[in-house]
Amino acid sequence: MEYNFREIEKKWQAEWQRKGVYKVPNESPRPKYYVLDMFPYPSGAGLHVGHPLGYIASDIYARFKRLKGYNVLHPMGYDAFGLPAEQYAIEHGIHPAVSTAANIANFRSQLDKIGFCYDWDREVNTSKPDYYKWTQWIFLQLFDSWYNRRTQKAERIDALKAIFEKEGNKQHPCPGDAVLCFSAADWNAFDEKKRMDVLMEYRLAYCGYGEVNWCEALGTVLANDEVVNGVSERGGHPVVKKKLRQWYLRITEYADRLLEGLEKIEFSEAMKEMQTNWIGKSSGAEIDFALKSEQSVVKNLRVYTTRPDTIFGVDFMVIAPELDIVEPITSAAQAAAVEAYLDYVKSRSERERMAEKKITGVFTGAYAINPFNGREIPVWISEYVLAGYGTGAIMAVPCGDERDHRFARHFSIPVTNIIGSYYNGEEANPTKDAVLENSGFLNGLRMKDAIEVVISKLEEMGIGQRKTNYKMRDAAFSRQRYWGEPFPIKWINGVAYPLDESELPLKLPDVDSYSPGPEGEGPLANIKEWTDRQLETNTMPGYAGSSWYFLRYMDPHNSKAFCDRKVSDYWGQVDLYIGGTEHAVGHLLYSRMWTKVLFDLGYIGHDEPYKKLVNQGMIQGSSRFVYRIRGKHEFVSEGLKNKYDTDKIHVDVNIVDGVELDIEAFKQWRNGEYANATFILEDGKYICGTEVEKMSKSKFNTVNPDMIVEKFGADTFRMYEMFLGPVEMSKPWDTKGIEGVHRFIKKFWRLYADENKGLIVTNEKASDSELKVLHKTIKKIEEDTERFSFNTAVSAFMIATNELNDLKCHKRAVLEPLLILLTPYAPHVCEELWSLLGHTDTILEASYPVFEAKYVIESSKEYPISVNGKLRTTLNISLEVSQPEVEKMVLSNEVVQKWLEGKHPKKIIFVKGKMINIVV
RNA sequence: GCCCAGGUGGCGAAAUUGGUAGACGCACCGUCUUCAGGUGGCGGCGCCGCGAGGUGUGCUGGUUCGAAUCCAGUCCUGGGCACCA
Repeated sequence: MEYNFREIEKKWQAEWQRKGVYKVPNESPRPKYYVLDMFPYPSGAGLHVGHPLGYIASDIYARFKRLKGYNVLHPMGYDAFGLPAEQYAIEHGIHPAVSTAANIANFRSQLDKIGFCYDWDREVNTSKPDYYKWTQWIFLQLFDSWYNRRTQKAERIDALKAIFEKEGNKQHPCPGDAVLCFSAADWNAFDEKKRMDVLMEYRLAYCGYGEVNWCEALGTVLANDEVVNGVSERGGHPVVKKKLRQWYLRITEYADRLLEGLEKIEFSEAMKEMQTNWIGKSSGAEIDFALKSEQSVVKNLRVYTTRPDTIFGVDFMVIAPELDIVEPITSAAQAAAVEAYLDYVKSRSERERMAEKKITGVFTGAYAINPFNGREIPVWISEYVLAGYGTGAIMAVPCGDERDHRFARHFSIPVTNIIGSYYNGEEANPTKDAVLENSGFLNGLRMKDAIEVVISKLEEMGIGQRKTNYKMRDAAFSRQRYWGEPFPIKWINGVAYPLDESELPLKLPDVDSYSPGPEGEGPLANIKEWTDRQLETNTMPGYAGSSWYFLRYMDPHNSKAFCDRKVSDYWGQVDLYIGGTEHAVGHLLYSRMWTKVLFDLGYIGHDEPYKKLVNQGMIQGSSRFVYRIRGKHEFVSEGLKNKYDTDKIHVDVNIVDGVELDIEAFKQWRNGEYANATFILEDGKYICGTEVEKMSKSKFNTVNPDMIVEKFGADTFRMYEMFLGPVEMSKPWDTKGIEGVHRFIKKFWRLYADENKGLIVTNEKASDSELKVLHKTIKKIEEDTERFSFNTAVSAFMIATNELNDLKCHKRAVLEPLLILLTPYAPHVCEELWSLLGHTDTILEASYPVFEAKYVIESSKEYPISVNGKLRTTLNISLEVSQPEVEKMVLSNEVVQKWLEGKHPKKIIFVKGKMINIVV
């Protein structure tokens, strides 16, 4: 009886499906556990061996929890809306729904081969109307809500209207337009349009004009997290700032709660920090400086600072060039210079601005007055001050701020020192510990203490107040694209009205052309029937559907609600979420916000979607290179390449064995492009160069899991991916080492079955040493699985197998529990052996108290004894073993004291049960 | 520049609380089974040394009976943020 993995895996995958063993009920007496993978975007490239890493880890954990008696929700689906499918449609004229469906079918067949325990009845697809109906519905809830800062939660727009009717907006300053202020009488006098415009400034999903990241090549707007180094994350196209009508999510209102929420969820410190930095909370003060300018139209300059304590060290002011007040404050003498500078700023792309941080700027001719000593402070403009943060203006304190210092140096502005010896005249010192000098009423105060003093004084004088700022901006929520959820919004006389719930889903219409519509509008603007209905022509961004999919899995077929409240109360939070770090400031922030809104509105009972997040590392590709002699059709082996002038060419890793090139395969590669190539070998072999890079088709370093599964089986593949190293770590794929894991499974199989004799498991009573192996392994596997140390768990299986092999143990009493233990890791082979052992239920249905086992033996052993770390002698000591590895030595004080000639031991240390050290 | 994580054999790595460093696997070497290849079995395998022995977790110090692990400094690698006042 051989280990025929191909047959076994096919058979059991079919059997599991036939029996529906992965179906999960929404009601159960068992405790619940929710294990979730970040669902994939079904790209045309299919899966490579890097993709399933997290899926395998979550699958092992889900199966493990199931074995331990939990009702485990472990679903999978597709994040199916998105740019690549649309780009493909533009290029090939194929409807995105068609190419997406094909990609999904391909993904599914690849996933199925690996033997995951997903409940496929719960599959979601964000591009299906019965799914995006609810994405649209949630959007309408966002549209119909505002954030009440007093109660710190989202509330209905109707409640806000009622407040306005009674008292205007005094109690609820407008988040969208800080200066908007009206009384009840004003409100009641507003016409319909004005009222709707005002409400728009409060809505959690709102439409407004704003500077957006416009990508010409993609013809759409991108969110901040989709722009990397001034180019688009997808495709690397240039991105410019543009003012456009856009939809936004008012995520900034949730900044504090998103920050506080981090404290009660298990994310890695790195992940929490990324989110914290992205939110970028800082506290300080806004200060109004009186302004002295020729035209004196603008009387005040409001700046934001985190360091009001340095106010006596202000040597100049800087305002962002984009600010409206630049023109009115500019003096006649400086007008030309200012205009030239504004032209220069406009000419610079976002990219250039980021790439070369030149010190530039120009004096406006205006002066601000320091309220405490009446000093006249020159006002400059410079691009290093951002219009979008704070007030777009700063007070510059060169002795305490590095950027201000460089600026002062560059333009020869004299520096006032307010921190004495803390400032060396060479570089700024941002300390808060210095005792202030040259600082009027603050002299002699420590800077950190002065902050409060200044703010109180400013407030008293009515020229400043405490202020908190965030780096995070509201999230751009519209895309000028076709392949996304249409907004359930219609425009009547320039006012956005929500569609009625009964009109959902608003289905995405078919189009003839996927090219953009007029004036930065999406393809939907080209459809007459659509524009006739006055429907919004933008669509939602990729992260809309993924912001709530974890809820839909709970109740995927519900046509009455996005998810029944009873069901979401049962499943609650995702207990374990596995995925990459790349979504740190996108999906993981948006989905947290949506969850909080749904919680505030009473649709769900928890306000954080994920209890614990594990970030799996990336599996990198290990690229192989051949060296072609320039101008010839001849290739030289790696060790000899320096003797020639060569070009380094990527070669398919799949035709290289380790580093040795399969020359015949190479000749046939790429339709025989190199059929006539000649080779300069070393020791009769062609050796390739290697490099670790990102796994990608263009680098020919992708390894297809189908191929690995075909050659070694899914069980080997699963275990090998885990064996590579810790789940969280990035590591290069190396097919070579898989042999070791494959050997292990074959060896494991041979404990149960012999090639000629068939099943060789006996019903004999297990010996002490055999039981010790078993129980040691149970403990180790349980601990390792629980702490996601899957690589050491695999090692523990190998050790157990080797030890049982040495003991020639073929006893059911040992092998049957071991089988259960291995099931999460290698389900197919375990299922087959389980059935060979005569079980009629599947191993997944079996309940087996394997983790409750205990075992006690007693024995005695010779132990080395050392005193103060120095080896002295050996002693025969009796020991007790209860539970594997927990070895208690019986070593009485009298014995030791006698042996130490009456001295009392300070401490007796047992070193891994193998040595005893006595400290005196 | 700032923040975070990490540096252990030829390679992937282990060491859960400070306790025999290198488990487990790959590669390699020897050996047995075999006509042969593959499979499988046995043994070896940090470095220096024939050996006894010495030495060893990026580097320099420190704490400790005892440090890969804790502390200070330093170098390197990976990741994140980057004019956020």
